Amino acid sequence: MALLSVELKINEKLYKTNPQRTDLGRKILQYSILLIDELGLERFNFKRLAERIGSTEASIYRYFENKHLLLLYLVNWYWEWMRFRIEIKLIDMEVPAERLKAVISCIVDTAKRNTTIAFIDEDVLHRIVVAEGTKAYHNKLVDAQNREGFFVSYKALCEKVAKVIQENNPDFPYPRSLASNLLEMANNHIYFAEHLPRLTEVEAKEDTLEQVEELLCYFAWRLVQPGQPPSGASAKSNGNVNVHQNNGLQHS
Amino acid sequence: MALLSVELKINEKLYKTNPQRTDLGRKILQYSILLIDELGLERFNFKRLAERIGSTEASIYRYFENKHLLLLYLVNWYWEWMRFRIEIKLIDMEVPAERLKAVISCIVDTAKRNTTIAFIDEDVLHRIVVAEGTKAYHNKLVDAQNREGFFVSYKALCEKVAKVIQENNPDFPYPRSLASNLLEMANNHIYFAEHLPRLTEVEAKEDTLEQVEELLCYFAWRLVQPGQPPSGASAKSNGNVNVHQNNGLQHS
DNA sequence: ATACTATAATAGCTTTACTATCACAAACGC
DNA sequence: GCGTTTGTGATAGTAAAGCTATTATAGTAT
Repeated sequence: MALLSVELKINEKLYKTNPQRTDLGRKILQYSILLIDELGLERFNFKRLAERIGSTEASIYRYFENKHLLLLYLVNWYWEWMRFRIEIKLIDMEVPAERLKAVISCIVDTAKRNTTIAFIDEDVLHRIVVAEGTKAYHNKLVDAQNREGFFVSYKALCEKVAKVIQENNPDFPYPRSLASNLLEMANNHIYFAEHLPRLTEVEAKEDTLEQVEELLCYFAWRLVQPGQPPSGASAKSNGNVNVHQNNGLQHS
Repeated sequence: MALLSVELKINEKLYKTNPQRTDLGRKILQYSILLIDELGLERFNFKRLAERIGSTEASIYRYFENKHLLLLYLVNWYWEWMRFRIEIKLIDMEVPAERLKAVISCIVDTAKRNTTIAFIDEDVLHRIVVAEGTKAYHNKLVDAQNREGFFVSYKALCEKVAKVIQENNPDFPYPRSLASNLLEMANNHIYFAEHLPRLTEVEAKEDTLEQVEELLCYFAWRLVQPGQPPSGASAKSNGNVNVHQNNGLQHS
């Protein structure tokens, strides 16, 4: 795929000036990705970004109100990009199982550098999404931001995945839940493998992404498979466990 | 269960002075929970907390180095508490399926107020863990903090859950991944149901927690069930999708 | 030639995060 | 009892982060 000039549509309320349209704007996107990856979101700020770019704090504030909206912009870009890649990959695929497999492959390897949107380093952006992505919606402003439409891309992406899940089994009761879970799991297990390896079987090696892909496939197939209604699922819960017993855990 | 005086063991490096041992310390725990819930982690700070308690910023800094370590302390307390509740509930339960069901029930309803550790409001703490929990390990210091043992409680919890999973199917290839996923899913879907409902089938009603419990049970049973090796899972991926096609998505 | 746009340069203000110092009272060691 | 440690409050101050305002200027569009 040769140098492709894509401008993904991002919610206009996320920025004050469209950063994809000017030199400085594109530099902001490009270098904010590198700097957030380097410093982490908390130490990252517009002053440092300005220094790195060779511009000024005030100039950057003309594009984004604050660093959280900039993060949200980047994450939205990522979601839109993944959705775009999924749509393209699914064209002319008809076997539901293959389509689901293809979706999972996109979810995981949107990481792998495979296009050239000049100013976005997708590998690094992926690392940011893995490490900081959840902060995009874990804050007190979610509801207000949701009303502004800042999460439509994520919801659309989730819905797309959910639909492919339903193609595989129209009776599956949790298509959206599984969809969002696959999206979250992908990020979590990449992060765990690297930083908290005891939380996952995925190992941090060259083939981490392939392992995650296998993990997601395994989960998805097992869950989506028609048959076995959740009969065993109603094992009677024992509400009368004796909670007064001392089992040796520390307490004083 | 009558007024039970439990002191959960929390990693000593998380605090400068043990907050469970003094009046001010317990007030810090009690009111930080309320304030973080009220303001969110970003707006929360030690100055406001001091005002609320009727103490001073400097005094609070004598207990915790900064608000992130305080959060980590609270989250650790939650993890320890959940593990304690699981251990107790599992005593005298022997049927693997019932044990797994019991574990899931603990994962979800550690929320429900059911004990009286005087100064910890578990309902509110649960909301914090749901809303801010992932921030405990999503930062540039994870690796250093992990070396200090700040996540042993979470890893132990995960391992406990993984063991119960393995009791149900010793051949299940992803016990830890499923365990951490169940823990994360519980929080995510409670959060989604309330703030981003299109990402889940769980609805925000009085019985949200029961719905989440059902969801987790459904996932767990389906996955843990012996049999069907992931045969269909290897549906050959189509690496040669024609990515040049224009499918109508916006680009310029 | 004029008006508009994007940016740089500079300054300043408020809040957050954190440290330091001193003083005082209760509890504790002997 | 006296001295010491421990917990707290009071006050002050510094550095960084977060954000706004003002002015000047170069390039572009009309």
